[in-house]
Amino acid sequence: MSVTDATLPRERQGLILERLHRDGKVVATDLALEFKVSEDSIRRDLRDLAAQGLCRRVYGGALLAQTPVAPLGERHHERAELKRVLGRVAASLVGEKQIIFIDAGSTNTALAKALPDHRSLTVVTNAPDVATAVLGRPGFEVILLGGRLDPRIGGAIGSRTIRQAQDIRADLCFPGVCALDPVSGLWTFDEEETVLKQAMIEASGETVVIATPDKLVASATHHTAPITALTHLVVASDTDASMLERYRHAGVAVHL
Amino acid sequence: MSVTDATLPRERQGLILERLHRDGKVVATDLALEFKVSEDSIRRDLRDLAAQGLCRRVYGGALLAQTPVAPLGERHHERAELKRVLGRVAASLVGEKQIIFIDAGSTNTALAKALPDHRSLTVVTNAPDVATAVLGRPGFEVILLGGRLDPRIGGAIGSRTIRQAQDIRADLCFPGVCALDPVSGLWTFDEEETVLKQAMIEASGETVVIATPDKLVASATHHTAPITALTHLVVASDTDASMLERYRHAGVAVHL
DNA sequence: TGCAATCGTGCATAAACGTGCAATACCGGG
DNA sequence: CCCGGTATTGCACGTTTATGCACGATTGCA
Repeated sequence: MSVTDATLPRERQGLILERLHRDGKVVATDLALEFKVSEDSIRRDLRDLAAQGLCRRVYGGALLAQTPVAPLGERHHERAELKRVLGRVAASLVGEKQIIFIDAGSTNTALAKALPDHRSLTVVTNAPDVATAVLGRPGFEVILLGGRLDPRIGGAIGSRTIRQAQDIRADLCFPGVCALDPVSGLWTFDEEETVLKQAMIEASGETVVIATPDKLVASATHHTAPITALTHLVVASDTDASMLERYRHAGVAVHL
Repeated sequence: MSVTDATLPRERQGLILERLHRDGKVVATDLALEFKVSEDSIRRDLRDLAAQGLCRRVYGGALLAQTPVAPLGERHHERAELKRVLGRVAASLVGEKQIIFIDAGSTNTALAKALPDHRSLTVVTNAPDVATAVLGRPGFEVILLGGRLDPRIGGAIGSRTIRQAQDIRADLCFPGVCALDPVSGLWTFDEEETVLKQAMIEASGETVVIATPDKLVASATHHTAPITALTHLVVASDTDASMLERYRHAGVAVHL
């Protein structure tokens, strides 16, 4: 489109600050590569920013001027940490320029946060939290599925949502799931929710389920999809080996 | 097609502003090429716009006037505090069992947080942030408008969103606004955004605009609604009295 | 200590900038 | 119709800013 997609000097400094606040640190070499300028220019940028008190200059790059994040609560931290790890593993299954369905749920929100930038991904979701997690980050296009929001699941459900979902064709989908079984497949608690997940799965090439340990032993009321619909499963590394073998035997790629 | 497709100077400045709000930056060289004028003229335009506080002049072009990150806690906090107060005032205009449209925007997010519980309100919004602010609280039903999310606005826009909005009839609507004028009414920067706000206003009985001080002196490119469409205006208490009188004269109820 | 990466400084070059000036177009009054 | 004022524009000039490279000093790590 534009003749020059060159980055303005001051704009670059702003982007550096943005990266700094997101990652907590920046590396001079990486920045030089990313913005396609010499390391000297980056050094000058960092020096200016440090002079304004906006960052702390260190050998090799810069750090946040303030302490990045206070340590979170301990108990809640552990479950969140697990979801974060599972999310990161699941995120690695996503390729460049793919269209991905992300269902509502705290685990899927963690996945959304873990998705890499600059991959030209299109994220389709019925959950405001997921949308917020990726909105505004570079290389993301976000499509929101509307409808009535169910406070229990934190996402839109209902016929209107399903109709919108049917307009989409995706490469990958990440349905939230209430229970999982190596023989019968995916189970959910709610009728409307079930139909939406089914539409989601049908519209996608591959299906990935991220299962926290509790999902592997739970049971639910509505059958959502057979185990054959599942292509990838992401679970904690301390999961029972025989259980995993049963999933592999059903043709599911298991990731730890 | 007129024979002269020459762009008027002031018109050009408006178009530059539009591009600026669309892309977050403008490059002087590109603009000169696009409008077929010398870079000197572009520089003069940018200088004028910057003098009006509508953009931030930088070497090579211009950036959005908005502060990229909070330079100091005080200023940003003060603005947040102001929005919180304005939000609370606006929230008092909402009655029991009403259906209300809430547009995207940080001020409207503050409004959503300030809405009272247990009032059987139905909130219709195109913004994930607004949805999250009220989701799960007692006495709220939330309807999400889907569509492609615009990262600059923080909400869904486009024809799909508009179609969903047209299915709704609301008591009250809170359109976000880029600029406000006691004679001409509401102004916005983006075409698609304009159409959505128009649909929103038409579908609602009353229209409330929450205007932070900067909106009252700013100017924008797209006319969104006449002043007669406005029923309530919420502004800071230190706003110029003669300005408020002009709004009251136009039949707008002003709240401080 | 030795080595490689990183840093700061000085310098040359190119791009962008501001200013002054002249040319042109538009507008209202005589 | 003419004429002076104003606004806008492009050009020339000297100035400022940003950049990359070269060189030597410094830092971190083994």
